[in-house]
Amino acid sequence: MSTIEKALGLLELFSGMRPEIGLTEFKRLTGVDKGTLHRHLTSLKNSGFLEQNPTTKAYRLGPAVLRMAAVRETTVPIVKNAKAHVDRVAKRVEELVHAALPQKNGLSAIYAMDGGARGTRVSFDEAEILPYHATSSGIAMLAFGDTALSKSAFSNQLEAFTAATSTATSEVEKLVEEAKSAGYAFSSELYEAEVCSVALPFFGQNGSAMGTLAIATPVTRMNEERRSQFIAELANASKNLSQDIGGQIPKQLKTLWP
Amino acid sequence: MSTIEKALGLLELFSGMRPEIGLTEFKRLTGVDKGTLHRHLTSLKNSGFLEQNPTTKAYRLGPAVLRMAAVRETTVPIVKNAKAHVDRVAKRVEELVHAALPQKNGLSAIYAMDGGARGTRVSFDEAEILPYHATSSGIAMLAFGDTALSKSAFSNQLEAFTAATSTATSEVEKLVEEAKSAGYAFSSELYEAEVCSVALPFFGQNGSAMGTLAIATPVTRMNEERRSQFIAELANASKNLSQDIGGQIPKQLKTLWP
DNA sequence: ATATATTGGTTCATTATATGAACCTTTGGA
DNA sequence: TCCAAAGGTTCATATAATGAACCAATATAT
Repeated sequence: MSTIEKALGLLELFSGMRPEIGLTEFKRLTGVDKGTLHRHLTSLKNSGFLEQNPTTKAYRLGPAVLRMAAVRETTVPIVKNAKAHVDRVAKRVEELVHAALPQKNGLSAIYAMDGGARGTRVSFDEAEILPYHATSSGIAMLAFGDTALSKSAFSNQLEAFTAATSTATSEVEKLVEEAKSAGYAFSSELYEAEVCSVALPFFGQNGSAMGTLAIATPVTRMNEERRSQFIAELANASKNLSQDIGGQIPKQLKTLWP
Repeated sequence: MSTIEKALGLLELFSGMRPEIGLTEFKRLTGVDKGTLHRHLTSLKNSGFLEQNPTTKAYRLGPAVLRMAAVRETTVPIVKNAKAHVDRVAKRVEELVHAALPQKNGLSAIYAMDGGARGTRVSFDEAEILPYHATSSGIAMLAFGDTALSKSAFSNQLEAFTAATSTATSEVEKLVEEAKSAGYAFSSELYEAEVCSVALPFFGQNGSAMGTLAIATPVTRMNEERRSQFIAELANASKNLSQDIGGQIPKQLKTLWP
C-alpha cells in the first residue's frame, strides 16, 4: 500500500465521537510506529489537512478540508440539492431523514434533518460512518450501486452491532437481493436497537446509484401504512433529486416505485 | 518534500474555475512525470479524495472531502457560527460579506453572503483562494495571525493581479503595519479592478487570528462614512463570532475598534 | 479509410524516500 | 522530587517512489 493511502487512512479515523486524536492514540488505533506516524501527521499538517490543538497537541482536521468540500460542492452541488429534498420529506413524515454518499467502509451522511416533533427521536451523528452490511442505506447502496462496492464491503469481517446484525456475507447478500426486487431496503435494529429504517438509492450521471435517501424511526412507530408512506415519499424525492443532478432512475425501479 | 505533501498538493489545484483536471493537465500544471502523477492520483482516488469523470477520465474531488468537512464542523463549528454573523452584517450593509480561513497560499472563504439589492454586485467564487498580499482579508490575516504565516506568504514571488497590486515584500509589509495600527485592513483594486474591501480578524482559542471577516464593494459606492460603518459592523460581528468559538479579542484591538 | 496527434495508462531498473528501534524532551501528576 | 506518559527526534536499513520509455485508446486531420 502506498504511503499516500496510509497517511490518508489516518484522516478516516476522525469522527464525530473522536474529533481529536493524539500521537499515542494514533499508535493504538493503527499499530504503526510513532516515528512514521509523526512524519505522516506532520505532512498532513503542513498541507492544512490537520491542525494541532495548541494546548493538548492532539491533532484534528484542518481548514483545508473545508475548502475542498466547497470546491467539490461547486463541481457537484450534491449537498445543496439533497438538502432541499430531505427537508421536504422530513417535514412531511415528521421523522429523521438523511442523504448519504458511499465512502470506503460505509456510507457517510451528507445531510440530515429531523422533522420529528414527537417524543422519541432517533439520535444521529452526521459525521458517522454507516456500515454497508448493517443499515438500510448500506443495503440499498450495495443493491443499486457499482458492483465493485460489494467486493470491498465484504472484504473484511462484518461487525455485529446488535443481536440482529447479519455477519455472514451470504445473509447480507440475501438482504441485498430482497432490496433489488423490492426497489428499496428495509432494516430493523441491525445497527442500533429500537431503530428501523427505509432507504432507497438516487442516481447521478453514470448508471449506478450515487447515494441513498433514508428515513429512520423508532420501531414502535413503524407499521405497514407508514412504511408505504415512507417509500412513496423517498421515491418521489429520489426522482426529483436524481433529475436535479442530471441522473436517471433505471427502468426497473421506475416500475417498482409508486 | 514528502510524497504525502506532493500528493495533497495536487488537490490544491482544484478550484471553482478548474473543477476537473486530466492527467496531462496535471502534468502541465505541476511539471511532474506522468507515471508518478498517475500513481498519486490513483492513491487519492482509492482513498475517496478524488473520483473520475466516467466519460472524460478527468479527476475531480471525491465524496471523502464532504465527510471530512462534516467531521471538522462537528469539532469546530466555524462555518455554522460564521454564517449567522455574516448573514446579519450582509443584510445591514447590503454588500458582499464573507468569512475566510487561512490556507497554504492564501485565504479561502468558508461562507459568503451578498446582501446587495443594488445594481452592481461584486462577483465572488467561494472556492477561490484569496492571496495574502493582494486582498484586505490577506493583509488582516498577516497583521493579526500567526507570525509563521508571513514567512510562507512571502516565500514565493508575489503575483500582480492589477496595476495597483504590491509585488514587493516591503510594500506589503507596510500595508500590514498600517493594518496593525488601524485595527483593520483596507484595500482598493489590489486584486480585482473596481473592487475595494475592508477586513478584520476574528480570534479562536489560541491567541492569534483564526480567520477574517470582510466586506467587498464596488469602489464607486465607497466613501468615508460607509467605511466607518463597515468597520463598526465587522468589529461587532468579530467580537460575537470570537466569543462563540471560545476566543478572545486582544486588548490592543479592543481599544482600536469602535 | 488511413495516418497522426493527443490523452490515459503501464513497466521496471535506478534512486530517493519511508521506516522503526532506540533515544531524547516535556508535561503532569503521585 | 521522582516517575510515568505523552510528544517528538535520529539514523542505519529496507522499501517504496521515481521517470524514461513504452503501450493502448480515442479524437482529429489528410
